Amino acid sequence: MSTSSSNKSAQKRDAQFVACDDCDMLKVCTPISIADKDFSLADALVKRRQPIKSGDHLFSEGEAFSHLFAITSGSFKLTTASDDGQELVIGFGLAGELLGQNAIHPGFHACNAVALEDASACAVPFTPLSSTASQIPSLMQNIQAMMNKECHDMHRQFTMLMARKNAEQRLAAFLLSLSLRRSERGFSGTQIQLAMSRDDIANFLGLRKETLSRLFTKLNLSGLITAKGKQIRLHDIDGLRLAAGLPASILIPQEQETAQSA
Amino acid sequence: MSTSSSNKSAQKRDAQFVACDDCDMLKVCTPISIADKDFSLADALVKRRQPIKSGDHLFSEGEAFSHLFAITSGSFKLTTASDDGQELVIGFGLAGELLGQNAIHPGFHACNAVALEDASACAVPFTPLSSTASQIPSLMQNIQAMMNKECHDMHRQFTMLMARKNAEQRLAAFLLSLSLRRSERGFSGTQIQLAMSRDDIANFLGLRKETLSRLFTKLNLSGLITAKGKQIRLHDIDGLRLAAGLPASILIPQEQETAQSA
DNA sequence: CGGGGAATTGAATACGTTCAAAGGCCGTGG
DNA sequence: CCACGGCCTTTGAACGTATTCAATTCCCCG
Repeated sequence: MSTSSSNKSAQKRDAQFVACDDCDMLKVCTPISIADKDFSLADALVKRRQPIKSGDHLFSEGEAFSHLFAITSGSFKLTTASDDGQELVIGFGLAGELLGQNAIHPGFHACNAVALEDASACAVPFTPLSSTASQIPSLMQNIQAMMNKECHDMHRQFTMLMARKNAEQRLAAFLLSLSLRRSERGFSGTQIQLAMSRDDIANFLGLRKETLSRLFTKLNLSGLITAKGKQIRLHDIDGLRLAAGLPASILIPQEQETAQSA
Repeated sequence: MSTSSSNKSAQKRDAQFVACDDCDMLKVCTPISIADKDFSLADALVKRRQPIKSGDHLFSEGEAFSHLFAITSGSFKLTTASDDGQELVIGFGLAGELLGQNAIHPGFHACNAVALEDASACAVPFTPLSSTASQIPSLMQNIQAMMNKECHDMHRQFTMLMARKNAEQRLAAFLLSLSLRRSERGFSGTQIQLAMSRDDIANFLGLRKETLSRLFTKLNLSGLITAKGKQIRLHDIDGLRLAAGLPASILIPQEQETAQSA
C-alpha cells in the first residue's frame, strides 16, 4: 500500500520504512515465494504494510494468536499487566523486527503490542504458514530458529541487563542495544530518534523516570551521548560499553551474542 | 552407582529419587517406547540414571549439545560466566526436571550444569531422538512444547522475579517456586532441604549473601518460615505469596502460569 | 576437638526511590 | 501570532533499601 502515493515525500518516507531485505520476516516470506509455483503466494498470504495508528494495539494480551507481524515502519512497546495490575513494559519492537512469534506456542498473546507512533506491519496468517512450513523443512527450521533466538535473547537480556546491572549500566546497555538493532536494519546507530517516552524506558529498565532522567543528564555531562528530548546521539560506543559493564567491542566484530534485544 | 548398596538405606534413598511418572522426560520417553515395535527402544536409547558427583559438570558452557538430561535425583545449578568473568547462577535444576533442552537450537550449551550434591540423570541422545521425533508428530510436539514452556518460564521469571521485585519479594518468590516445583514431583512443598548454598541463592537472585542472610532472619522472625541452615520449612504459603508481591493463591488452584521455574 | 569455610550480624556507605517543585515542549484556542 | 494549559521531563532534598567492609558465630568435616 505505501509503495504508492506522491513522489515528493517518498524520499523521507522510505528512509523510515524497512525494505524486505532488511526485514526479519524475509526468511519466512522468501521460502513461501520460492516454494510455490505461483511466485506470488507470499503476496497472497501476507497482508502487506497494514497501517497502525499511534497508541493502537497490534495485538493484545490474551488474544488468540493468528498472525505473525513484521514491523515495516514505526515501533511498538510490548507490555503486560503485572501481578498488581501495573503496566510492565517488557520490550520494544523496531522497524524490521518481528512481533507475535512468542505467541505461537501457547496459542495466545502473552503481551500487548502498542504502537508508539504511527506504524505499519506485514501480517502473515499463521495457519497457512504452518501448513506450508510442514512441507518445507527449511521454512520450518527458519521459524524454529527465529523463535529460539528470540527466547535466547530474552533470557540473556534479563539475566544480564536487568538483574545484575545498576541503573547507569542498564541505560547504557539499552542505548547500545537500540543502536545495534538500528544498525542491523540500515538505520543510523549513533543518531537515534526515540519513539518511546522516558516513562516507558524507565518502566522497561525497572527504574523510576526520575532516576532515568538523572542518568540521561549524567551521560550527557560525561560526553558519552547528547540527549535532547527524544533525539539521542551516541558519541562514544566503547565508552558506553564500558559504562554498560560490557567488554570492549574491538575483539568482537559481530557481537550477536552480547547484544540484548530489548 | 547409588542404585546398588545396602537394603537398609533403600527406603530413604528412593524417597529422593524421582519415578519415571514424575519425570518431565516422560513425554519424551513414552512415545519412543510405544511407537517402536521393540518396546524397549527407550531403554536402549536412554542411558538411565547415570551418577554425577557433587561438583561435577553434567555439561559445560560452549560444549556441543548431544543429550537431553532428566534429573532423577539430586540437583544442579546452572551457571554462566558474566561479561566480567564472574559466575552467574541463572537457575537450578531439581529432581524430575529436564536439563539441556535450551541447547537444542544453538547446538551448544549456553551454561554449565553443576551438581550441587551427588546426583543422577537419564541421558537421551538427541540425534536418534530427533530422527524418531520426525516420524512421530506427537513426540516432536512434546519436545517443542517443552522448550516453549521453558522459554516462557524463563521470560516470566526474569520479567517478574528479578527485575522489579525487592530483595524480600525475590526470596519469598524463590522459596515459593521451589515449593511448587517440589510439590509437582511428589516431594513436600513445605519442608525443603536446600541443596544450594546461600551464596548460590544470592547470586541467582541478584543479591549479596549478607542481604540474603538478613532476609532469611527476617522471614524467620515474621514466622513465615523456619530456616535452620539448609533446612527450610514454609509455614504460611499465602503469607509468603503476599511477601513475594504475588496475588493470593486461592483463586488459582493450578498456578502453572504464575510459577517461576528457577 | 580443632580448623576452616559458610553463615550471620553490625555499622557505615552508596544507590535508587519518593515526594515535591520547577522547567520546557507542544497543541489548542483565542 | 501569541497565550494558555497540560503533559512530559528535569532537578532538588530527604528517605529507605541494599551493599560494603569488618567482625563474629555457627557448623561441617577431618
